Amino acid sequence: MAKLTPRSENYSQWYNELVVKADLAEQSAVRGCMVIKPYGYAIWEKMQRILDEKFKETGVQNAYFPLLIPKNFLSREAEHVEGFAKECAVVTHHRLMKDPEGNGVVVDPEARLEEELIIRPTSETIIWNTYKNWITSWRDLPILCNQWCNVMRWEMRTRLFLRTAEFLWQEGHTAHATSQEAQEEAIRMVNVYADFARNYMAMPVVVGHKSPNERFAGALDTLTIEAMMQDGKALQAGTSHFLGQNFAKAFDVQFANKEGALEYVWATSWGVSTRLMGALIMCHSDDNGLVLPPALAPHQVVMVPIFGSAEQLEAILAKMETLKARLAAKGISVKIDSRDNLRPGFKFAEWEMKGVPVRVAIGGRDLENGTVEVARRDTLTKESLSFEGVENYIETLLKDIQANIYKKAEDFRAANVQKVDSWDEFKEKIQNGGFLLCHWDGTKETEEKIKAETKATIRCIPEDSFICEEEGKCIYSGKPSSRRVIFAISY
RNA sequence: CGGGAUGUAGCGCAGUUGGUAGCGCACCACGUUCGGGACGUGGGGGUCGUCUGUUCGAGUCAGAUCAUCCCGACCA
Repeated sequence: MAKLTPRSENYSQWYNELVVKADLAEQSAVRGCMVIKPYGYAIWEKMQRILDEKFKETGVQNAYFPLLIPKNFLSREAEHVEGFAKECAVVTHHRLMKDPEGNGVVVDPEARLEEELIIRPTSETIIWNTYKNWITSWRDLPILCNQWCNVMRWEMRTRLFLRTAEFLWQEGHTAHATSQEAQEEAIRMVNVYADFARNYMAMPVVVGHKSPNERFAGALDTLTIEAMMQDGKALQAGTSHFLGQNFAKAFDVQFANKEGALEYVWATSWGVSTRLMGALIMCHSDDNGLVLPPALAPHQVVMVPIFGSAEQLEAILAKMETLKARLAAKGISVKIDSRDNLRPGFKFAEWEMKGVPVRVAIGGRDLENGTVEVARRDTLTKESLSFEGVENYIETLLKDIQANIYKKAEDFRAANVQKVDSWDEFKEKIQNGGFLLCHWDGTKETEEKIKAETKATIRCIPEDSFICEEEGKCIYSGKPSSRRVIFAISY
């Protein structure tokens, strides 16, 4: 891999190369779609498992809704259709036939659908059409469903994990009797995401509200977790929307309240996608490849034997199996790389590329001395330790690494957040990346003009960090403002 | 859809004024190696994106077409 620092001009190229070389994913033959390889999928599965558990702790249940959505469903909610219409894949026929002219198969013109079906770009519409049948009384509420699925958005330009035409995600859709309850749900879930990002992905995020311009199509409020990548750009890593009664009205979902009066249901939706994989890569990787947080690494420890003869290998593998069992007892996952056609140096480099947090090497010297070599991926340092009891050391080391890469990312972010109060300064500094905390007059017009001139958008109005409530003047219009918001150039 | 580039072995590339296709990596076999991306010897693999034309002859020239990538517009 070309030696490229994360902040170099070729960051994009570096990223693509890393995704492929770390064996996470590759471009598929289908336009804009990606193949997630087993190693990449193992990380995604781990993310899924952890998130799923957290959802269930809040009372959410999993369900599944159809891939195809009748076209008219999408047009029920005006803003929603506006937001997604331009990027939908449409199913128009249900049959193929042999080409009469002999060129393989063609679409059978007789099999045209009366109403076209849309491949879901998101499932609000089909789900609310279904919820209509589930809800009649206040006793039916709340409904808290989540689905793990794929969705498709016909993006003009795609990037592995960050923006692909098809992506995997979870989408939660909840129905509530009151506005307040729905808003609390949206807040609860964005905090689940923030907790996951911080404590598992080791990625610092800011929780905040989206400005009206950046809101989800059809939402009254969108909460977001925003992360900073190593090139200083912002990445929206997850969102949670308060949908008000928009979808209930569009799909006529009413319930009888305790007084017997009919009311429209209040809704939320929330989701995170395989984009989290992109965030994970861009947040921690270095010139030697991926750096995985121990909490998400498919193998937390990889063991590499260094051997000359088959007998020596056997002796080393026996020791490794012993250590593996001791680590497994602590819930630590271990991979023993016993391939005999590759040299140790090659394996070291390969596992570093794949981001395995801890590497253990045992060779002839170690057999004699009763030692092992332990190397950590985040700092690329290694040391020789006594074999006996090393499992305790490794257990602690994994926790250290988890904490250390979080701190590293947090320090990086801290170094790239600043308050800016003049427009000239803003224009200059925004090009270097990072978050700029600025006053904004709260209008759509100002936000759009800033975007047009600098490509920067309001990433969020921060709610749990970088809160800065103070009087000031809008950076662009000079009008009064009571708090700062975060501007950045984003993915 | 605008602007730029590229299609030759699994991957990365070379191929001169047109003469019948090569290099590195990877792969297979054997041997020597093995504490930071090993080396030797031998071997397998290509209708040069597609179509049409020019020519005795096209990877090379011309036209068309398809595809991919990068920079924008769109977006999680």
